[in-house]
Parts: sequence; C-alpha cells; structure tokens
Amino acid sequence: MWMPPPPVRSTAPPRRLTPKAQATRSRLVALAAEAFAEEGYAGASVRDLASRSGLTSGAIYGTFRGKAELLAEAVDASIAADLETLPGAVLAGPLPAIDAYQFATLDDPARARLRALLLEAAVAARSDRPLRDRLRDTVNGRLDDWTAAHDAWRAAQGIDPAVDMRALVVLLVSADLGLGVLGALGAELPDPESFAALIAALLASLERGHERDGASSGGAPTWP
Amino acid sequence: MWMPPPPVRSTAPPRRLTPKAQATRSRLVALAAEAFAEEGYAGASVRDLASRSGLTSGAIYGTFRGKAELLAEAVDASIAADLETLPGAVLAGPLPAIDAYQFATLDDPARARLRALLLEAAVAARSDRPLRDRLRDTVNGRLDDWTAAHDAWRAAQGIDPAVDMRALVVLLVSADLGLGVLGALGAELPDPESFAALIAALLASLERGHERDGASSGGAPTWP
Amino acid sequence: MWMPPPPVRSTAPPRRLTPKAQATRSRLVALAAEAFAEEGYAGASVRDLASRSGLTSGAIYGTFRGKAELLAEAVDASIAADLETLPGAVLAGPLPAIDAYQFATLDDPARARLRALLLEAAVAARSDRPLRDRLRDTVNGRLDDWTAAHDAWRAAQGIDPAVDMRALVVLLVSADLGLGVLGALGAELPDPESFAALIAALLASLERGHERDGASSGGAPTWP
Amino acid sequence: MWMPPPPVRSTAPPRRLTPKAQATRSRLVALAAEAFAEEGYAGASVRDLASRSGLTSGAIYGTFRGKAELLAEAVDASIAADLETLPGAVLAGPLPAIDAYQFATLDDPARARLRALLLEAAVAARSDRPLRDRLRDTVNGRLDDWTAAHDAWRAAQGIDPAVDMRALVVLLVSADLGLGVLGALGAELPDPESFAALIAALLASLERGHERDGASSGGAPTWP
DNA sequence: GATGAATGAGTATTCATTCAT
DNA sequence: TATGAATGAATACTCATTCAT
Repeated sequence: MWMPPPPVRSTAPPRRLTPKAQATRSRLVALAAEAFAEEGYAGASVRDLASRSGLTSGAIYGTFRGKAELLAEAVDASIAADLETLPGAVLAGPLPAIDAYQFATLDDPARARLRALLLEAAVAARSDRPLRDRLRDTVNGRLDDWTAAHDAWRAAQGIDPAVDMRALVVLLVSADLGLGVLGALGAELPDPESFAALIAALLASLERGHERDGASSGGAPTWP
Repeated sequence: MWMPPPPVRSTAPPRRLTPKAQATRSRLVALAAEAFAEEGYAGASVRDLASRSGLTSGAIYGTFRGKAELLAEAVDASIAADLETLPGAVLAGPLPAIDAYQFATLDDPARARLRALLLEAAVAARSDRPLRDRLRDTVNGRLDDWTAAHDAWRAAQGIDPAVDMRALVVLLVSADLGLGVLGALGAELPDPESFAALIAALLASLERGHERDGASSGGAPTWP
Repeated sequence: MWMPPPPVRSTAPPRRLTPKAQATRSRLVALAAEAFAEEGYAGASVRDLASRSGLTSGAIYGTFRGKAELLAEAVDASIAADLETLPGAVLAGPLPAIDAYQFATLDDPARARLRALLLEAAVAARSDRPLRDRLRDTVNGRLDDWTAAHDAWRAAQGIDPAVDMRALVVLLVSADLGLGVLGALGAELPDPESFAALIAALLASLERGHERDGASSGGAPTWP
Repeated sequence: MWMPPPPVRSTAPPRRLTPKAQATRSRLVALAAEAFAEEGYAGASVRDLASRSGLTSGAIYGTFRGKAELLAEAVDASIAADLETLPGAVLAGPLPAIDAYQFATLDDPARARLRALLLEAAVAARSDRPLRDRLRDTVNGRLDDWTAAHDAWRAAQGIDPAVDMRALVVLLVSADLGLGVLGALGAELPDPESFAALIAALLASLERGHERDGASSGGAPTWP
C-alpha cells in the first residue's frame, strides 16, 4: 500500500523458531491474508483456515495466540510484501511519480487484496483494543517512513514549507484505502489512470506553487 | 459525508405505513445507526437493538426483512442527515471551501459516526451481495450529485477540462472514508485543520492551473 | 440434605414466566440435577442436556444465563425437594432422631444424588466466583434454619449452653457431605445404620451431659 | 488429614529411578498438588504444569502415564506429608486430643490445601474408574490405620464395645472433608476452636458413657 | 529423557431468524 | 402487529495426549 524508503524495519519474528515451525507459520500467515481479504475476517473461520492448510485448528493455536494475532501478522506480512512489488524503475523516479503509480495500479490484484485486508483489519480493530494497539505500530511506522520520504522530496524541490507533508501522505494513503471502502460499497469508480493523472496533477501543482505566490497555498479558508 | 445539491432522492419507504409504524421504523433506524457505528455491525445483535428500543427481536423482523436491511436503512438515513448539517454559510460559499469544510470538521462526532457506519457497511457488503446492491444506489447517487456540483464549479471557474471531476470527487470522498480506516487502525492523524488547508491548497492550484500551461495538469506520467 | 423448619424460603422464580416457559425451565432443571450428579458438572455438556430434553442448546441459553446458573438452580431445586422427603413421622419426633435419620438414609438414591450434586457444585464454585456467591445464600440459609431448630431443641432439653449449636449443625452437615467425598474416593464406608447409631449416641450424650458435671463438655483441650 | 500410626505404607514408586528422575518426579508431584488444589484438577492444564516446572508437556508423559496418575501421586504425597505435620506433643497425648487437634487446625493452609486436593480428586474419581481404584487403596489404608488406633484407644479406655470405631473414624474424617465442601460452597463456618471443643466434648462423652447405662449409647432409634 | 509440533475431539456460547400464539 | 420460545448452525478456543526427531 505505502512505499517505504531504505530504513527497513525488522519484520523478523522476535523468537527463534525451528525451521519447521517457521514454515508452518508463514504458510498460515499467507493463507490467512488471502482468506481474510477474500472472505472477510469474520467470515473466515479458524477451522477452515486450518483444514485448508492441511492442519487442525489446534495447530494454529499452537502457533498464534488467536485469530487476531493471525490477522495482525497477515497485515504485517502483506504490507511488507507490498513494498517489494514497486518496480525499480518507479523507485528511481521522482516521488510524485511513485505516488501516482500507487493509484495507477489500483486494480492490481495484490494491491486490491491488501486494501481489503486492511479494511477488514480496521473493522476488527474497532472492537478489539489489543489488536488495534498491535496494528497501530505497523501503520504508524509506514506512515512515518513515507512522510520522511516526502519531507526529503520537499527539501529537494523547494516546495512551500507551509505544506504539511504528513497530511499529504495521510491524504494519499487515506484515498487509497478509501477507494477500497467505496469499492466495497459498490461505487462506480473512475479508472485508475484518471486517478493517477489527477494525483500527478495535484502534486505537480505543489511543485509549481512556490514559484508563484507562496501565500496562496498555505492558508485555509475560515468558516463560521 | 458528501454534500448533495437540491435534487433530493426519495428516501421514503416504498410502502405506505401507519404513522405509528413509521415512528417505530425511524426510531429503530436511528438506533441501529448508532449501534452499528459504535459496536460494529457484527457486534450489535438484533436482540440488543430490540430490547434497547423496547421491542422484541420478532418485532424487528416484522418491520425489516433482516439485519442487513436495517443497516442499509441506517446508512441511507445517516447520509441524508449528514447533508442537512452543512451550514448555510458554507453552502453559499465556493465549492473548494465546501470541500475543505468537510475535512475541517473531521472530528465532528456525527461525521465520525457516519464514517464508522460506512466502514461497517462496506465490510458487511463485501460478503453480502444483496446488501452491496442495495447500498450501491445510495452511494452512486451521492457521488453523482456531488460530481455534478463540481462540474458546474469547473464550468464556472474555467478549470482545465482535462481534470476528471468524477475522479476528484471520488478522491475527496475516498480520503474522507480512508481517514476512518486509518483511524480505526490506530494511526496518528494530523489535525483536521491541516487537512483542510491542504485540500484548499490543492483545489486552489486547480483553479490557478489553467491560467498557465494547461498541458501540465492533464498528462499522467507513464510507467513501465 | 438438611431439613428446614417451617420458615419456608421462597423458591419461586423472581420473574413471572409463562406457563410454557416455566415447564421448560423445571424440566431442564430436573434434568440438569440428574445429569450433573451422574456425569459430573464438567462431564455433562450443555448440548447433551439439550438433546436429552428434546431441545437445542440455544433454547437452554434462552432460559438460563449459562451452565453455571443451571447448576445453581439444580442445587436449589434439589435441596428444596430433599426437604420434602422427610416423612411426617420423623418430623414429629425429637431432633436427634431427625438428625440420625439423615444418616440412616444415607443410601437413599435421591440423597446420594443430592450429595453428588453438591460435591460437583462445590468444585465448580471453587473456580467460579459468581457461582459461589450464588450458592452461598442457599447454603447459609439452610444452615441458619437448621441451626435455629437445634437452638430450640437445646432450650427445650436444657442442654449445656456452652455447646455451639451452629458448630453442631455444621458438623452434621459436613459429615453428610464428607461421606460423599469419601465415597467418591472409593472408601469402604460402614453401613448407614452404624452411622445413625453413632450419631444418636453422641447427641444423646449431649442431652445427658448437663445432668452431670457441665464443666466437662465445654472445655477444649489445649495444644502447644 | 488423618494421622497414621507407625505401620508405614510404601509410597515409593514401583520401579527404581535414577536420582535425577526421582527429583524431577517429586518436584512435579509437589507442583501438581499445589496446582490441582489451587486451580482445580480440571482447571490446571498439563501444559501449565510443565512450563511452570521448566519442562514440556511431553516430559510429563515420559514420567507419568497421564494427568490422572499425577493427581493420584499428588494425593499420596500430600497425605503422607500431612501425617508428618502432627507435633510430637500432640501425638503423645490421648486420642481424643489428637482428633480434636485436627479440627482446631482447620485453618492451617497446608491442611486446607489437602482438603481441596481431596475434593478435586473425589470429583475426578467419580468419572474415572481407574483413578478411583487407584485412590481407593490410599484412602482405605489411612482409614484402616486410623481405625486401629481408635480400637486401641477403646480397649484402653474401656469404652462401650457397641460403639463402632470405624464409623467414628469415618465420621471424623468425613466431617473434615465435608467442611471443605461447605467452605467451597461459600458457607459461613464457625471458627475452628468451636469445632475442636465440640469434638472434644463428644469424644469425652463416649469415654464417660460406659460408666453409666451402656444401653443408651448403642441403640439407634428406629424409623418407619 | 526430553522436545514441541500436531492431533482430534470437545466445549460453552452466540445469533439471525422463524413461527405458533 | 407483537411476542418470545425455539432453532440450527456456526465459532473461537482448549487440552490431554502422541510421536518423530
């Protein structure tokens, strides 16, 4: 969903596990990511997950503390995997192009799956405090990384310092996730190219903004 | 969530109901909206809803075809109610100001509740085809209305015709909903004012864009 | 298990229930009493109880808050039923005879069942605070009633006031319950007649005690 | 719980074990005794027991045939340990004093633990035939020893031969265990001193009984 | 002797929904 | 139209036990 710059966060499991256990673990996580995205977190039963993986539900609980942990790990793994799908050519380009690329590839099945997974995770987290706390770190970490990248971009491009880069990043990520919500609601969405073009245009305007009257871009209108 | 211009869509129930039945119905819908938003669609049981409204679960099934219909009606009612909260002063202003206002009032409890309700509805709709079909019309209707308003704005302001107004509207709505997702995931969000300022700046740049080289805003970068 | 004098405690359910619900309720309670006594509280599953009563487990949860409440009600009902089994001829006799009767009928199936049920309830209550709190009242009520009867007996017989009647009652009831424990452990128990004779002899000695040197019966030996 | 005279029954495991294995074994048994008494036999999981002892569940099954054997051994060990807690000064005194001492020390934590353990064992044995058979020997052995001691007391004191000493012992032990049941049920129990005084008084009456009309103590009342 | 991954059978409980009254 | 007793199917989770390593 969001791209992270070099500062890689360790996704390695905290405890050392035997290779066999690790294999089972990642197989389960991958399966869970798919099942939760496809059938929903509530709709995918632990038993089904187990039998689909050739195990029993007991085996799952020997590896994960519960369904929620499985979801959290699925989210972590899926986000990490998503980062690696950015083509080198895109990564080499300017940041606005990278941002726009995210929207141009909206229809990519893997990205759609991640969007769905995050949607499910968000709803699950609404009534599961520990899960929310667990996901919070992952999400904020990505947001931080992505914001840092945009800060660098701003410095390099001499963009109006009044523009809140954190807000911009959150806006972009939100739009991405929100498209998932809208899609799930059955909304007819414009094609990805249109989005990408729009995003590119908006970001380009930021780059151009400072060349003109800097005052215009920072001030918010006031309401009653 | 989204503002609609005058062309009001009928939210009235198809059949004529006695006033008492209507009162029961809307009380139930209001209660459901609150419960689904607060405790989640899955987390709020029909029984609880019933007892909280002084009825029995059987009575609910005499009024609604099922839990899903209750959700759909709750969504309809909540969206309709949201539209009426826009202050006249804001409505009288320019469109970008209205858009920005939506983000400036992100923390408004009623709007937060609506965001949560739509989130829940989206997840429920993912595995409930009839529900999705039911919600689709509501959502697309709002999107259409809102797009029409922006098209009018574009014509009035002479904005670059290459800018896809439908995409812009969907982007704004998505960002709104996506903030709900991010919030549910525990993300630390910038304060609403920052968002509003950013949105205002971006929309202003569109208005300014055509004054310069129109070519710049329409072209999307190309990727491999 | 214990006999109560006239002051009848209301065993009636707090809320008014429809006759049908009441019928289902008592059928379930009777069944549960038997099943818990026979197969143990842990060993009798709610599902089995349900199917044995021609219902589904859901129906049970519509009537009782949970398995523990079913147990508590089974205990209440069984104790109440036990009280009514004391033959009028016994009730008309002197208290020591009534006490001894309890031990003479140790083998009575209904009493054995009650003993088993209380054993199961005790173990269940050890790790279920709400259940313990619920049972506490029932048990203490019986103990109080029984103690009052013995206090009256003491007054009538002019028994040494130094004898703690509450302790005596608790001793008798404990012995009864303890025989259940011992029996469950496989101990070879003397026949009921022997117990009854012993109890009668001990109680008779209390009646005789005051005729002699009252000092002897009250003082406990002292230990290091 | 019950005191045994010299004739010590072998509690040693049938097979010779290495010292290390023996140490592991007894550590496990002690741990199990505590856990079963505290959390209940059903409530204490083998896994917890294992991890609490620094082992794995597999290791436990290398040492014991199953959870039930662990319980049986815990019972044996706890009873044996209980015997050794009787102070020499008490042992040197008359039997009634020893009996009364058991009740005077009702609140002793170690004795309370043993009572709880036997309660749990009794309930477990109710639906586990092999376990009951296993416990039966331990329990009957203790009862036999204790009865022999009382028989000797009777002979020495010239107590009415009509008094069934086995019944008396069982009564005392039952009362002890039954107090555990009553306590678990939340009953308000008199303080241990009262019990001890009562027991002492009752036993003293037996010693005095034969000096008078021996006829009175042996005959049980007859019931319809 | 010990590990720990896996089993498989089981549990209490919940809930949307139905239908006779 | 409302009731509420009942359904039936599903669910997450636990645990004693086994066995290849």
